[in-house]
Amino acid sequence: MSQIQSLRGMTDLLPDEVHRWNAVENIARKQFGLVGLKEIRTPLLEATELFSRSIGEASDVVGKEMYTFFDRADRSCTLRPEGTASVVRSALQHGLLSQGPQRLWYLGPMFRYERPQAGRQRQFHQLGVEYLGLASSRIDSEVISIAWDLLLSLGLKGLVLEINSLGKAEDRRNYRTCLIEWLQDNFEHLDSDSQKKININPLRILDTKNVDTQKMLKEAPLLINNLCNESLDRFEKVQELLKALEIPFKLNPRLVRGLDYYGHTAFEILSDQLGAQSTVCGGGRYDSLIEELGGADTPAMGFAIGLERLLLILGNSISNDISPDVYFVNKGYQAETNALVLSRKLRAQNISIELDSSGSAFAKQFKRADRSGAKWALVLGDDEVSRGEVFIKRLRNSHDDKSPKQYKISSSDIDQLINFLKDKIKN
RNA sequence: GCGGGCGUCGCCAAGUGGUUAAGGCAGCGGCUUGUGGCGCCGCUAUUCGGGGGUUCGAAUCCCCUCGCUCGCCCCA
Repeated sequence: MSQIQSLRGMTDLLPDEVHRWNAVENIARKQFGLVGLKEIRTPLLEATELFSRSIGEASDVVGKEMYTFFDRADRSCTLRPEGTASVVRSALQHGLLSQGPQRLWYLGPMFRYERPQAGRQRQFHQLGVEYLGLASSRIDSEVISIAWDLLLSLGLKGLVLEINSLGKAEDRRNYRTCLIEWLQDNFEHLDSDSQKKININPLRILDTKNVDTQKMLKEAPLLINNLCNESLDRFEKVQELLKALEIPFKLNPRLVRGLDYYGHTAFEILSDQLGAQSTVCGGGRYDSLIEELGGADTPAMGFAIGLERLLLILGNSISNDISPDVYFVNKGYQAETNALVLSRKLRAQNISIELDSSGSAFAKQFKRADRSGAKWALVLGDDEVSRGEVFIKRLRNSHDDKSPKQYKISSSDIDQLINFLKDKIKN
């Protein structure tokens, strides 16, 4: 087939689904408005170094999944694989943090070069929240509650919130040494993938999907037993607050987030309806990232929701009604001109109109009017023009509706027509 | 990067070596020179993702290739 197609993993959002996306975005905007978050938009393309420094060279995202290329000036550029690094970069670049803590949200496409599968595309969309400059454990629970409440307000059910604490950098270093030791003692029982990861990224072995490895890992030392008292206290406090908020959660001592910048609270929200890619939302605290990117030592916490996965769970349970208020049936030389002019006047009054421009038989136009979902049809033909009228017909009547089915209004009295339609559309 | 499944009209599909490639939905036209949601009639793939091969003959068999899909790795 020589027909040009979209690139692998880059999907079109066709008109029939875009309205579902809009519905989600509208609800998210409203929810975030309630919390007083401010939206930020950053470029899709960034200097490669931003991601290699923030996400971590050893991570798969940087190691093998980035869309990286050289521009005409030989600068290494990368299509953003996630949003946090860009938001932090932007905040630092524009001195946002010197104006106090920032509570931000963003929405947009991200890019990762992977084999597409259910709930995973190469261009995908994330909705994220970042709290910059706020250290309290109350922030951890607030951020988690924002994610949780957004998903609830979208009507999602069967979600599970899992949390863990990754502690301080020092806790992780101690644990790493102790884990590597244990893994090496049990080397021959590990699957080959896990064997390879021992020295590169041993913590990641913890959330392997290999069943046998999972079983034996039950004996492995746990990160939580290697946390210092301060880290432990902090984690306890977060749990207390989640209980106060009545948000159910599950402790998952093997939850390790994939990006290097996370510490202390880490969380994921999972759905049982997603197949292999069950994480809808992931986030956590990243107190060292801002400093690593050249800012002052500043605490931060955030999360990202995968919109494709979200829409997958939502199915058709959400949508915006995209039907026009009125479908304009019109036929005949003068009538077609008048209909065009009249449509424009009505649209200026915020009445949405789909104007039929096919010139086909009235029967056909009514068929289309019916399918458009409009509740009212405006009809203009030679007869109406000669009588100086506009014919209005109600479509899709319910059985118990006894109000008249059709009306005639003088075409010279635009105001009457406008008021009539506005009144009808409201109901 | 590695495995499994699949690829026939815009969509859903029948067809597994033999004359003109079912059917449904959608679209267009008509029955009804001007009134929808139902019904009926007609039209819409020289071609089966692409390329090569086997054969008198291929959508059907073989090879290569491209794409989709599910899973692994990893993540949202």
